[in-house]
Amino acid sequence: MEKKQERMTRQKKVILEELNKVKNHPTASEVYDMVRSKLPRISLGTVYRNLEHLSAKGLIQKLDMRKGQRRFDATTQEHTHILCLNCGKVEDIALQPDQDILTMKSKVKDQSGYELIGYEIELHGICPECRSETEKQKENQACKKGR
Amino acid sequence: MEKKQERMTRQKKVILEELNKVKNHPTASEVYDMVRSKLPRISLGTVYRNLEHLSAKGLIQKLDMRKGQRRFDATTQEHTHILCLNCGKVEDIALQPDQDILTMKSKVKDQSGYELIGYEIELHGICPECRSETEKQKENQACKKGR
DNA sequence: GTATTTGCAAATACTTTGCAAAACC
DNA sequence: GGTTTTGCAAAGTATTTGCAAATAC
Repeated sequence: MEKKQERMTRQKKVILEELNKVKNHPTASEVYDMVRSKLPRISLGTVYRNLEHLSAKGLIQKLDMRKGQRRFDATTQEHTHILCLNCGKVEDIALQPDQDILTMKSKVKDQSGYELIGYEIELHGICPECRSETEKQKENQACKKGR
Repeated sequence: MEKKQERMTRQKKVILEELNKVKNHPTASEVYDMVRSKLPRISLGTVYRNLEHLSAKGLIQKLDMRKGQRRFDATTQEHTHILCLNCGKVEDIALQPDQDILTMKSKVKDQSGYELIGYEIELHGICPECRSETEKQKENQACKKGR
């Protein structure tokens, strides 16, 4: 009655297998599509539930730990934030770009009083494939000029 | 007819002002609440639209550049990703934690062919306030024991 | 056998959008 | 005055949840 015991169902197993096959980071509905070839009757809700369970057990990783909504900020310089996994609060963290991650982590711990659990670094850019596309578009626009 | 010209409306101005007043990173609906004290008839849709416009012009920052859905990943080790701002694709990036940000950026550029635009570092943890709460909860749970 | 998990569908949360009226320059 | 922007409401996505039937152990 105390602790409920997790069961390894067929659904959970297949989700994990499929996720292990791919090298990218599918969304829940992409996982749904992948899994349906094996289990045609699985529901999207089950996929969501199991992704949640698996990541709670540490068997998979959930990118974007952020809870809920997108956040906005009047300062456009700062790109380093600390997120409280309990209350969802987001605060700024000062970081010198010539500082390494380990140094940063220990500094933050000392200064902010946060208990640090992990981090996520997300680089933003344009992938090679899109770059060539974008260049094509620019050429097109240059031709049409002013729409 | 060619390029539409942005207008600085009262709504836009107030949103920017309110956002400048606070030190944290409010969500769209928190901004909505803040702004409504000044402009009681503003709509949430307008807030969304203007936050979008302001961030397109670089006047504010939109945290969480990720488009669309949450993503999942079978590898639980890797926490450094590169996101294509055009197609939304997310890939892994190798990073040694003893490497600084600048080094990382230039390495990535060379190796991946991405055009790098920016980055976002998100540290995950439990804030001081929540830590004390959590400790209280743990004590409570210890007393009640087994729910 | 019994507690957990499923599929389904409905509910919720967040964000975007169509449109006529209002505001901006 | 003509175009952009607004408020409103409805629609669109993404995710979560209630429940009876099915499944795992």
